[in-house]
Amino acid sequence: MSHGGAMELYQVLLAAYGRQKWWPADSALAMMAGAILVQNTAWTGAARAVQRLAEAGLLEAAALRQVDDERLWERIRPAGYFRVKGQRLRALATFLADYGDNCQRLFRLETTELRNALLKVHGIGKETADSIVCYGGGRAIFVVDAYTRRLFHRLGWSSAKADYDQLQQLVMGTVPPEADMLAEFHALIVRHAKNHCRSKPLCHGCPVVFCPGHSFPQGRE
DNA sequence: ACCCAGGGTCATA
DNA sequence: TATGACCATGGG
Repeated sequence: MSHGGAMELYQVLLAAYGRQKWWPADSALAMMAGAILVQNTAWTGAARAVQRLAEAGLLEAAALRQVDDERLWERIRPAGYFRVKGQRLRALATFLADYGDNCQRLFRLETTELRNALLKVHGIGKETADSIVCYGGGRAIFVVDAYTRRLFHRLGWSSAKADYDQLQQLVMGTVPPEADMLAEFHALIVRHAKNHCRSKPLCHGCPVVFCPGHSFPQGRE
C-alpha cells in the first residue's frame, strides 16, 4: 500500500480526529518564531516562550535584533536550548531585514525559492523550513517529522531510515497538491501520535485500523 | 529517576 | 555519507 495509502490514511485520520487548528499563532513572525522554539521540544514550552516574547514586545524583527542575550534568554527559557534558540531567532530576524522586516513580502517568493531562502538561515533545517512554507506561507508542502517517520515505517511504507526527502515524496508524489490538505495531514499525524502517548493503552480505539499488527509491540507508534 | 518532546549544527571518521 | 555529541526545560 504505497500508493493511495497516503490518501486513505489522511481520510481515516480526518474522520477520527477532525480538522486541527494549525498553526496557532497571532502573526507570521510569531509562527516562524514558534517553529524555531518548538524544535525537539514539547509544544507547551514553545507556546509559553512565544507568549513571553509577545509580552516583551519581542515579536518584531527589529526588536529581536537589538535585544541583548540575557533579556532574550529569559523570555524563551521555557522552550529549552535557550542559548541556541536565541541565536536562531536572531538569525531569523537578521534574515527578515532583507525583506524589509515584512513577512508577507518574504512569502511572495515562489515556493521552492522560499524554501531555499529559509534553509540558508542558520538554525532552520528542512522540517522548520517546510513548517514555515506550509503554515506561514500557506503553500502546498508536506512537513515530515519524527512521528511521520515512525508511522510510515510501522505501516510498511518506508525503510527504517528513509531520509526526509523520500518521506516527503512518498506523500507529495501520491496525493493532490492542495495546501489545506497537506497542512491538515501533518497536523493530523501529530494529533494521532499524541493520542498514543505511553500513559494510555496502546491502540485503544486506534483509527488506523490497517496498521500491521494493530498492537505495537515496541510501544508507541 | 528516567524518558521524551511538533530539530539542527558541528566534529569526526 | 554517516554516525555521535551537544544543546535545556518541563511533564508524565
